[in-house]
Amino acid sequence: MVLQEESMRKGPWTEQEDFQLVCFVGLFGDRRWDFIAKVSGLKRTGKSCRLRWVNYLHPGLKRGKITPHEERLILDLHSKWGNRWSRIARKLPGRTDNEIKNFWRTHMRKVAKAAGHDHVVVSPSSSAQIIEIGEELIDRREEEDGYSMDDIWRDIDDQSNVINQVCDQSNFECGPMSMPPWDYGEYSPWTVVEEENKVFDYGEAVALS
DNA sequence: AACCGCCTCAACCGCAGAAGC
DNA sequence: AGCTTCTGCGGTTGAGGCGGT
Repeated sequence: MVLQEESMRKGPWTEQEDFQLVCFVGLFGDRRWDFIAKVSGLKRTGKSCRLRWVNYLHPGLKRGKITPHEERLILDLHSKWGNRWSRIARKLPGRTDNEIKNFWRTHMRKVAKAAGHDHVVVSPSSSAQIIEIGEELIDRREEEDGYSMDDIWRDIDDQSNVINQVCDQSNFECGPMSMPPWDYGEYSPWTVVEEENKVFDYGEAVALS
């Protein structure tokens, strides 16, 4: 709908919007983004909601700088797979494709500068593309095995549980799988989700779809 | 203190493939 | 089978922060 498109909000998300999105993802899961966009009352597209969730609000996300170990992994995987950021991201639990993409751009700019090739266009190397063809078999196997985003997030959650336990024991102030950076005190979106689950009329919301 | 350039990162866009009807 | 809608991916952009001069 053109009229709907025109009334859609763009630009940075507010805390209120984040809060709403987290609540509704808690209720309906992180799948039906157009539906969530509609029932939540957010003037955002489903696409925008998904992006916000995946890149910023998902509790399994790791925040902070890319570690040297992650950096090595990214360089290694990029040499194998080229610019397949989502695939690379799967090998780095808690990191998003966007984050890795951004890191790579920064990294390549630094490298180009150091080599005195400011004009170099950042693109997958040809060797990476050749290797990529060989990797297609592995690709297909992974696809046949049905390694979905759910599985990926499950992996992340599993790892985050282990890491958080270690962090708790080490008395770290903030675990690697921290919540989004804003502070709601005791009444976080996640506690609201729990509350909402008790009282929300699911049938009513479904009827809206 | 003001300006400038660089860096980072959140968010948008277009496209392709999947799913649903 | 073909059309429409939804989802996910990769590329790109722009705002804001930060350090240097």
